Amino acid sequence: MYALVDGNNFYASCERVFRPSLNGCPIVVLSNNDGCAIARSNEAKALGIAMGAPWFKIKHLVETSGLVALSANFALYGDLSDRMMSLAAGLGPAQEIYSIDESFIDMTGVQGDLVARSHKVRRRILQWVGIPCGIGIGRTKTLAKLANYVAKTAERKPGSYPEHLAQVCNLDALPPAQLEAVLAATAVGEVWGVGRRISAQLVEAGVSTVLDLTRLDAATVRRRWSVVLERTVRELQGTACIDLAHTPAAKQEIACTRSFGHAVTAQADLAEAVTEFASRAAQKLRQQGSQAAQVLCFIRTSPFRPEAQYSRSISVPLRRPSADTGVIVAAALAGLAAIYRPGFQYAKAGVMLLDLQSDRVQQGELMFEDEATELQARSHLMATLDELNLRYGRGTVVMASAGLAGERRVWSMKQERRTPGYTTCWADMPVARA
DNA sequence: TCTGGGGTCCTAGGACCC
DNA sequence: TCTGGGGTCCTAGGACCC
Repeated sequence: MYALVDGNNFYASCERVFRPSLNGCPIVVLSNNDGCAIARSNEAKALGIAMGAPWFKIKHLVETSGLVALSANFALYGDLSDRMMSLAAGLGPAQEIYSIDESFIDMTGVQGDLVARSHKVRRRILQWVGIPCGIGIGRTKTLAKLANYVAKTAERKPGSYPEHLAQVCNLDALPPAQLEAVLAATAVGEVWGVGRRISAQLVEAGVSTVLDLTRLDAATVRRRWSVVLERTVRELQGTACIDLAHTPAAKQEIACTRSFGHAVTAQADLAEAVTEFASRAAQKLRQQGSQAAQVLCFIRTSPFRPEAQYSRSISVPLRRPSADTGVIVAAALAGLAAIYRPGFQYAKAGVMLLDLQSDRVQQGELMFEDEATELQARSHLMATLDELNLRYGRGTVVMASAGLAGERRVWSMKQERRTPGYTTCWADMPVARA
């Protein structure tokens, strides 16, 4: 038995924790560069704001409907997420943190009333962290996801599902007739693993509800669609095909990419951005104990703009797998020099690290002694770099090609509505007054 | 003026091997 | 009339997730 605990409208709820005056207000949280809406409170959803709606298209709602828009504050969300996760873990013996706002809990062997236990944990998260969440329970991860959807929807849209399924829903505890009614009332596109494309194909084939999908023959689904969808169908039928991931797997690729606050044309400015992205990526790489054998660098103009378009990427193989910021930045800059063309309005760039492997595995090679010594020294240098940036804050020690701190960089991100780092920055600590 | 960032898995097809 | 059989590795592209 699995439970899925999922924070409601997570980013929007995080913003409300320290600004209770936002309760009841329509809120959206904006992506980097204040580009588009990536989280919406229920009130904002009710205004008809779609996920991913461009900010300039919904801006007018500030005047007409009291919409509040905030720049994404990922330091805050990450910290509140950690707190929520540690409480959610109390539901059962094992937890998989699936995303910033969701975790699966293995409830195998948990005695007693699972629904009552879930309500208790839910109340605790609400009281101790301030985040409302929904909890879904089912025999497989896909069913737990579905139950979670029912729990949230029953709360948000009264009348959509039986009232007692709001907030916490255990599909496994429903009498067969009630379960069928719930499955029949849910669109097939709400199933975990069924996206827009497959959903359209299923509806076309007359499979429009979750009940219809559950009743399909798994082998037929495999033949007509894919092994991926077959797994989904089997999971809906109660056969677990997707295990709980007990330990987070090391990433196979690490990326750092950003859209710019303003269009960039000069190679020097792109080089600053690419240096920063490569440095961040290298740091993430060291954090998970990996080395990269290839560095990919890309630049592109904005597909939304009418000007001439240009988009290119290049993959630069490294002499030997490395996690050295200097080596990775140099490769990324060499890549940039190879693909850069003047005369374009660049909107985005990025660095990806590929062919990752553990840093504890070293390919043996013949090497001069001073070269080996140098590699050793560089590795210590990287450890020191990470330590300094951890202790004194990100960006304390950087590669010089990233540009000088304090100078306004033309490419830096736009974040005009950012809330304080209430729980992650001493200077931003909230003050309570009597 | 203005449209995010970071991932995973699966399949098909080509190149190549014996 | 009519060109084997069996396999691996790599890449691009599609689909999905939050």
